[in-house]
Amino acid sequence: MQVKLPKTSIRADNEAAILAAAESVFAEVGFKGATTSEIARRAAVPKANLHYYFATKEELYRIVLQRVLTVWLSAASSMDDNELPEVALARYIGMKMDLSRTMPLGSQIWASEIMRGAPMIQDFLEKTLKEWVSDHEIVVQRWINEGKIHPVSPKALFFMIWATTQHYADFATQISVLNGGTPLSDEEFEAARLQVIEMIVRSVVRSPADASNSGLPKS
Amino acid sequence: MQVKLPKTSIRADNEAAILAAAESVFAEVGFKGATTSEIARRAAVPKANLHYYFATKEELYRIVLQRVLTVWLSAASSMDDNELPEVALARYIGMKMDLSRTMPLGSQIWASEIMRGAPMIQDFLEKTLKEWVSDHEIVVQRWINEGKIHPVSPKALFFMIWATTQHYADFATQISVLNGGTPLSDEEFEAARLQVIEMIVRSVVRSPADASNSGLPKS
DNA sequence: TGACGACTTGACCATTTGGTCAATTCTTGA
DNA sequence: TCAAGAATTGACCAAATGGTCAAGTCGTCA
Repeated sequence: MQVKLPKTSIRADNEAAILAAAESVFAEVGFKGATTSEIARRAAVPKANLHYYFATKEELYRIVLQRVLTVWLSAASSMDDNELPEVALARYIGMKMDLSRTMPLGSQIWASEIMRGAPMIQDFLEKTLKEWVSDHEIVVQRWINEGKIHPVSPKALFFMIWATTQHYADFATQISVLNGGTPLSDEEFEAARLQVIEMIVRSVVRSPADASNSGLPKS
Repeated sequence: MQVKLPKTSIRADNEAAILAAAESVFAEVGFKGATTSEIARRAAVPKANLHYYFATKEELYRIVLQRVLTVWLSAASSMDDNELPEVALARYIGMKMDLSRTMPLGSQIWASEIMRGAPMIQDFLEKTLKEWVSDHEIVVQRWINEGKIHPVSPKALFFMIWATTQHYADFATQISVLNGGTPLSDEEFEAARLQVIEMIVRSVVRSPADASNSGLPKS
């Protein structure tokens, strides 16, 4: 239950190495496809040692999943009310893009968990996520009522944001290929980030005066 | 090589049943996670019979993948030039939404193939997909030059379209939960389809006159 | 320094895996 | 009708799998 406190640094180090290895393997081949020996190999420990720290593959998976949810949730908390929609949306989308950049494996694990029917996070979906959605639907609805954004289905907007931002994590391989065989550089990613923000904001914000930065007045 | 001609209807029937079962299993647990016995079970044939029709799991996977690519490509061909961007985009996005509705498993298989590094479709990505992208980047660029749409990165636009439309296939479980526990009805999906088209079109199209259908003049 | 718990690991095990095979039962066309 | 090919399938196999265990080594604290 309690998994904090420095512990011996040996334990901490090994657990960290194993969890990192597990994250990458689960991200690549999903829960069923992952093997404890491959995880052990990548963590550079004997398989028996892995089972010393994590009794079963399922426990390991559960912990990896837990961490993903934790980080994601803390970032997703933003998108506050009483800000201009373009500001709140830009911040939220930007954060999600950052997550895709810094924690792509988490996004991938989430995706495969959903694709296999989310057997392990049913609770999370039905409580935390559902709650987040209803809370923020209200915010979006208020923006609509105040005439600040076009009347759109809040859920459809959330889906577009999630899908587009997570695409940069989940489909990194495909993006690499289309980028000439190399992953996006920091500059390229930053450009994509701005582009995504700009497009999504424009997709909902009501704007005679364009939402773009370089506001040259229309002809 | 040739996989047409009626063959005996026995062969055709069995192959179809096995391929359908394979599609659903691969979609759920990916290539590595799939087992031939589970596929055989869902196809209601003994495992030995499955191997009579498809020698190896890899061959079966390859064929399933092939069919996904074929269907997807034929639908993706649209988005012609010399149409208004809002028309061409709307048709393309609409088609992709329809694909997500009618062939969600294909989308999911594609996603897991990409996530594990696309070892089996490297060729397809580097030839066919890359070509499609460069061809259509030109179209988008022309729209930009003609002042019909905002200056956006064509690739970022494609990614947003792919991500958002495929989200309705890949994350159907999550969408179900947020929809109250039941999958989207035909009406709900149709509404989502229109919503997605509307948002994405608005995200790029330059429009003093709003792109929405119900053209009530702005106040 | 020594004892005790934390850590390590090779060998092992039952089960599952992808795949084979030979014996058998259909189907079908001449 | 009957022979030849097509289809079926239970039994089987070697390899890989998740997991165990006992015999050790190491770290640390009194």
